[in-house]
Amino acid sequence: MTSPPPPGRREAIIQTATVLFARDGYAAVGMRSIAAAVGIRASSLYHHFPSKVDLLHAVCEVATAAFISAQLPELERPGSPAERLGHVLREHVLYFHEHRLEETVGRRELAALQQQAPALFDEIQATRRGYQRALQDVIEAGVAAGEFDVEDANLATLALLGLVNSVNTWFQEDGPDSIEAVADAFVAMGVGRLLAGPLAASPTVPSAAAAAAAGPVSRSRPARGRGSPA
Amino acid sequence: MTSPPPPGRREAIIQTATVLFARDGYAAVGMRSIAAAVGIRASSLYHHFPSKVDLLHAVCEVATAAFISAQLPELERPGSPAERLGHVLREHVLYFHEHRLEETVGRRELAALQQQAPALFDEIQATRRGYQRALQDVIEAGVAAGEFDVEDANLATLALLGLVNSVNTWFQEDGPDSIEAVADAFVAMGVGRLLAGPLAASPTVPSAAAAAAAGPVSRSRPARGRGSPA
DNA sequence: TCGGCTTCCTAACGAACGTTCGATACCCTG
DNA sequence: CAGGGTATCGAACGTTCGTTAGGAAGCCGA
Repeated sequence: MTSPPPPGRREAIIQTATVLFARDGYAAVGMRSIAAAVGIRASSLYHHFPSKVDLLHAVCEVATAAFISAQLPELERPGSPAERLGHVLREHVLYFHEHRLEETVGRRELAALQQQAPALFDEIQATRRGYQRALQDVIEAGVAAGEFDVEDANLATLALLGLVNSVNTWFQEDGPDSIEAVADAFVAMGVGRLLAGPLAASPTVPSAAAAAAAGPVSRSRPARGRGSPA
Repeated sequence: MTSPPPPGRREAIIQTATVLFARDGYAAVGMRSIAAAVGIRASSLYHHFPSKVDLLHAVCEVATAAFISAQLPELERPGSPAERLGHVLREHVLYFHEHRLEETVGRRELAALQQQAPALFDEIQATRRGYQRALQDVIEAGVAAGEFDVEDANLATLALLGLVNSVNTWFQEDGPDSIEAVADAFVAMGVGRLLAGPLAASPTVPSAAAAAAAGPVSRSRPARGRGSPA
């Protein structure tokens, strides 16, 4: 009765669960719903994951690992701190948009994982902190190089992450701007202005941010409105 | 058996539900848990709210109304656009911290409300958009007055909201800075730098942001680390 | 004192929950 | 062709879910 051996059943389950968790929330999605969307029965899920919370962990772990392994190499590129930071933050925005379902789960349901499986949560949290730490290192390098004027590198890192992470809460595909244009604009605001303060004139913030700022951002004043955070 | 007439039963239920929803999520909290925390039985809840989703709506509505009625008057104060914007954003950060449980629910569970009761969701969403619109008006006034150098006021508004809203995701009471210091720092970064670009020298960004920037922000480099977003 | 209103109760409804069990069909190795 | 492993199934477990029904206790105005 089981005609095909599973090509990537485990991965298919994770992918399906990601979509459902992102849409309805972890607690509101039943094992039977996930199984039905995959095309099997609920009991069969337990041959791939020992429990529901382990499935959530797998979803979060895969999402985190994919993000980190995509982003960290971008920080190793050559260039000034401002160029490297601008580049990685631009990729950050684009990645968060492309994988917005995974990141929605990773954000909204990490609390559930923390309560129900603290060990699994800590492991994921440590990975994310590594990324934050790497960003802060680049900022501090930029300060040392005179490119940035930052009082508190840790606060500046958190501000930048707040900036780029917020895009997913309001961006809509059919809005006035492409995600690339938004990414460019946010990098220009974050790196070109927030980090390089009024003290730094244009020459000290070179190509990356400058090019982004000159990019195709909302040429004609957009038709009002992109959605709302609060 | 019911000794006291309820002094503010309805309000007590909303408050209790807020705490539980914020901690465990709407879907993971049962009516029996809420009732037990209030000190009554689950069926008694239905004399105050017709259903669970109406209770969620009440939580979100009260939280939204309180936030808006606290913040909008702050925008009516006298002063330059930069002063008014800096002040309201500072209060925004402080309010979000003080009422972080309500805002957690308002943020995390608004999606659940949207799916299960679109009409109630729209009503709340409209209120929040009014706040965003009011912020954008002040930014545009600042551009007209030459205080701000902003390409796209809508994008700048969203960037500022992303900035201030993100504080709640990592701030911890026992961290290196007080919430007031963080609010000052974020206002300085957001208004003093992000909006007032490299073109604007110090004189065009007057007292509010400047005073905030000079505020007591992390005098001795903080002992590394405040938590992690992603 | 009476009747109604409000508030809470106990009890129960059917449905859905996460999970376990034992059996069955397929596949690969010997 | 035998045998073990893998993946799935149907059925059922005890529990919890949101919600409803009907009744009892207190209050208040008539």
